Amino acid sequence: MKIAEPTIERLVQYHRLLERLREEGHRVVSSQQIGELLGFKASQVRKDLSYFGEIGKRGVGYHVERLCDHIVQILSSPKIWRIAMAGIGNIGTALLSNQSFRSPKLRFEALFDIDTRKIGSEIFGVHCWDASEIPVVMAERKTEVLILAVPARAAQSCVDLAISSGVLRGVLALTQGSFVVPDEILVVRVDIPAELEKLLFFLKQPEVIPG
Amino acid sequence: MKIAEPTIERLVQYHRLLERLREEGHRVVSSQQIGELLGFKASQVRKDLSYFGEIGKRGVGYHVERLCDHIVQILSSPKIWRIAMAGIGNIGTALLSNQSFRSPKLRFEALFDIDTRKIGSEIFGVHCWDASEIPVVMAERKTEVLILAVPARAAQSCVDLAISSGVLRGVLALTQGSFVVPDEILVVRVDIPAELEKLLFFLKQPEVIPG
DNA sequence: TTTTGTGAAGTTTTTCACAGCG
DNA sequence: CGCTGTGAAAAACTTCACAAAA
Repeated sequence: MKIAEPTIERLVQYHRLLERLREEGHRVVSSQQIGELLGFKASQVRKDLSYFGEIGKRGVGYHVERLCDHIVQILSSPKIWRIAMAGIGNIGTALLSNQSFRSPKLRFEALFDIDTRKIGSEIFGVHCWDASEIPVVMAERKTEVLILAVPARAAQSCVDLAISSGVLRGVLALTQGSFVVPDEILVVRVDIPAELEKLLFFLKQPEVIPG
Repeated sequence: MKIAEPTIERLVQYHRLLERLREEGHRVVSSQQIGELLGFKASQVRKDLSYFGEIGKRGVGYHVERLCDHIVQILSSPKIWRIAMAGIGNIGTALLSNQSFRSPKLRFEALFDIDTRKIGSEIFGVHCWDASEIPVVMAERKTEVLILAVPARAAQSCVDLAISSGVLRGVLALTQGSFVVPDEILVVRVDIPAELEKLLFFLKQPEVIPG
């Protein structure tokens, strides 16, 4: 079945919330409560969860532990993802040190930069190569995923190198630079300055309050 | 007129692209070209731009400089935004050092943390206070915007402090923690680990390739 | 001829409203 | 009775297709 992109995004949020509720000792939770805690409508929560089978109990709600495990099933894949990161600046480093990225499901295989002080060193236990080595090292290590945290003007050339490795399948782009990829490469963009601009735009328009 | 959220997000991208094209000496650009460079359909580009008046020339395209200035008009507000940031860890520091945040339109008025080594110091030229001072300092400095980069479990209490200042209008949330706010507070969330999970979900499903 | 601007059509996503089950 | 699961309706967003302008 076809699952919508926004649903998957919310599923990650449900997962986090359920882990918290589990730790706090909650046994059951209603779609109403989930919605209030995360800022979604209860009907939205129910619709999202219903895509994956009947998991709740009518008249009662959802069993926290069961639902949590169920969502893990949906989101996780059996394989361990081999990941490369290009651009080990402030943002790259911040991510590497982030708890969420230290998961057994993710294996950082290689870092790339053009700063000679970083090249050859180990950063958070991962070796850093010169960016020109991207095709060889990514191919060797079969890293299907690239996290791109390079300056805007380096984005396209970096992606081109990664594509030429022949193993790239997805890119998480934290760079502000735009770039073109073949259709079969999946790209997810995260653009923090753009999100701030969006927030400020809607703040200056007192009448327009989106979703 | 009502402008959609996705349109504003793309407007920021158009703006960046146009600045690049301007620097590179391009005089005109078509919706087709913009679309190819940013990965949108040409009709999408035209529709977005048409919301703000007839700015292109039929048979020719858009005058790069004129369009760029026009978009700046739409996005920018006459005021300078007073911004506070809570949680001066790796991500917070990465943002403060980011070029996009060093704009004359943005004024970082205050930083907040609970680390005694940071409290009382100046970080990138901005004073850091103890998080308990959020209500007083934000009120004093009339900071309408809060960038929230604290650990998940501190998110709600931090936001509550900011709301109690009485001046908060919008939050850019980089934290993974969820929190509840009154309707009149605008929240934009950026969740990098969630975006990575989404990417991996769609990568494991070879048949489902979203938008 | 080329490319915009835009109603109308199409698609996706959210919300409603209520049947159905515990 | 309370809360889920879900078709159907509504809203939001994107794409089409073509008239109109340069």
